[in-house]
Amino acid sequence: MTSPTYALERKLREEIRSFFTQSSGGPWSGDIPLAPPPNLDFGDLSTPICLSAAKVLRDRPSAIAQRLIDHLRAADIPGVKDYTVTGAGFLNVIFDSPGLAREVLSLAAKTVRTSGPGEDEGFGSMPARPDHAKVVIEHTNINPNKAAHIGHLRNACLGDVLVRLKRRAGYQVEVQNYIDDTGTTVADIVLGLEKLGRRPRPDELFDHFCWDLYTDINEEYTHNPALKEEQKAILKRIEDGDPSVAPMAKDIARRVVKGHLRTMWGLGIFYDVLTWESDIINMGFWRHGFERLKEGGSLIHETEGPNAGCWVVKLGDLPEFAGLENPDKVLVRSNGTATYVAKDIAYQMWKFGVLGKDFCYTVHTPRQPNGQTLWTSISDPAQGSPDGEHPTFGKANVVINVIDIRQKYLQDILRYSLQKLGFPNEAAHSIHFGYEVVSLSPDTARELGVDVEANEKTVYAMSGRKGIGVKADDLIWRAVDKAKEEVARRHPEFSPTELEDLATQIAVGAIRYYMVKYNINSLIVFDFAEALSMQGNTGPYLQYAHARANSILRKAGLLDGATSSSGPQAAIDWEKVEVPAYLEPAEKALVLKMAEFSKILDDAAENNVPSLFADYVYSLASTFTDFYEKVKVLSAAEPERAFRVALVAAFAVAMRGALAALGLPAPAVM
RNA sequence: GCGCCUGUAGCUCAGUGGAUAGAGCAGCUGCCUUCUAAGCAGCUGGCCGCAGGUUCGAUCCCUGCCAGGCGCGCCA
Repeated sequence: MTSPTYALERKLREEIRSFFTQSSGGPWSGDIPLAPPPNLDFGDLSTPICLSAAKVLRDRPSAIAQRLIDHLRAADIPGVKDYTVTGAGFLNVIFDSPGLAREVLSLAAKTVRTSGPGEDEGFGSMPARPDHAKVVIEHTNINPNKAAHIGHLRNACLGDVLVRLKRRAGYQVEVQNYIDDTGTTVADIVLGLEKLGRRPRPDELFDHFCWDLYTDINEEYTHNPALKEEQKAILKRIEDGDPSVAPMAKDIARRVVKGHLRTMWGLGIFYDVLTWESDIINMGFWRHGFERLKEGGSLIHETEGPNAGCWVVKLGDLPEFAGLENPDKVLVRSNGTATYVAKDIAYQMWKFGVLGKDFCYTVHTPRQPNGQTLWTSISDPAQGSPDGEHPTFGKANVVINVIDIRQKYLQDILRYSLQKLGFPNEAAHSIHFGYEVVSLSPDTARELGVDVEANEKTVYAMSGRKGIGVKADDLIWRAVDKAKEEVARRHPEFSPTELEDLATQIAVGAIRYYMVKYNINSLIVFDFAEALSMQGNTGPYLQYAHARANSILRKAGLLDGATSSSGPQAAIDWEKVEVPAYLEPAEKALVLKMAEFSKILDDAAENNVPSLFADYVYSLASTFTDFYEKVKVLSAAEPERAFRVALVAAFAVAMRGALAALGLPAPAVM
């Protein structure tokens, strides 16, 4: 990892630990907290370690701190200029800012020299991991019976940022999008088409058409209970492959998924493979898994009690399940059919490559907008890719399932069942990335026709059946419209194409950032005004900082075209830039902030915390904005001017990487 | 009933066993002949849900309580 401040902190901790080991006459364990002091006059980094050590060493904290300083000075840590003691005995570290500036510039140079993540170490791109660890990330997973809504958007945006972070952290990542095309959801649409005789308007998107149809047929169920019986009959006919409905159901699912892909591609979200529930069934994944699990001996065939005749996994001895009335989970019903969780276990085994069975595959989309091929599972080998060749899917070291928090219980059952049934390693590497759902604010609910005045709730749950929800496309369209107004005001000279293009980039930035900036434990109470905001802590603010930096570079003659942001920084001779002995506070702050880049990225990637990185990028942008306000670049005298131009260029490089890691477009002009 | 999550400024959210609890929005005051005002500066605004405990020190850790959300099928 290439974070100058991280390297410095590590060395500092090492030396502090060795000091206390010597002083206390024994190994010194325990964390050494390091954080910026409340007042930057004290120093750049501070630790209260001498306060907590006072009791053990039986000495005053300030006296300990003085001796610690002597030790640290002798160690001569690169990047450190000096130390101070303040307050009750806080030890503060003063950085060698010019030295760190030098390192930040050379990081920028490395970033510019390499073309992408995983090749060399620059801002936020680490070399491929030596163990070649493969991470499978499953996200999006929208039922193929209606258009994507803002809840799916949170899932896809979070999943996609995880993908980007993991890739930058050096992992090999495979993105899977699981599609549940079986069950009642698609049957509802078939029934809706047959019973309600509805057809899409010529200009209507098919997935949007299904959104309304799904609502309407669910409304019909409440008036006409007999229809529920017909739903079951349709489902049976689909499952039996009845030629009068089965192909139609398949076609519906295919067309709706096409709609979902259209929406996600527009946001810069791409996949490696689509996996279909129907293929899992057709390929006999569960039958296969069943045989493997029976070998383990922990799958029990009950002969008496409430679960008589079922195959169950017993989870009662695990603390997580201790309080349940019945901690035994049925995997095979007494009638011989597999439960949903059973299929899920088999599917998870496939992801790890321990099922002993694979799908057949064919190309779904030769070139997604990012140029990558999208594959899809199929169950008929005859329809596979002509040469039979396809990439290796699954066989992961780590599996991350991006699924909302309501599924926590089921994901726990999945993981612990794997553990119990003979796959403890796979269980340990199964991660449920569970995030809170998206609900609606009263204002937004009212706009969607909910009778808000009838009650006083502050949060309104979405409901696909009732048609209460915000379609992802509707949000995107509104964001683009709003961005267009603003762009048109600022750039009346733009052609319609340029206008559309820039507004779309800004809209995507606003929506994606809105979806990932929150901690995953917090419910997003969706509000149009907030989601469409482009001021303050928003995506466009981040993009704007980048655009302003590019503007300076353009005027410094380092950018060719008006909107290009590619390759110009190569013109800077990074290594030869003269770094002043004294840095302005705003310059120093920017240097320190950039120096942390890889440390935060690594932390966010390893611990799966997108919001941590989003937060950092916001602070990176606002630190630059502060620099922009306080320090003149182009009108500065040499050699300061050259240094500042280089610093701005380094920021532009870092910010482009940061935006890319979040999946936000990085326009050079706004 | 049991379990999980959440309670921080009017609103939406950061935050950490340590020094004066931070942003954004909203409100009020200013700043565009000066590298893009999608910006910046300032003001107003906090029993960090409540009560105990641990600690030299608690918004943070522990216990209890209150409030809200979610989950607990031989459904998917």
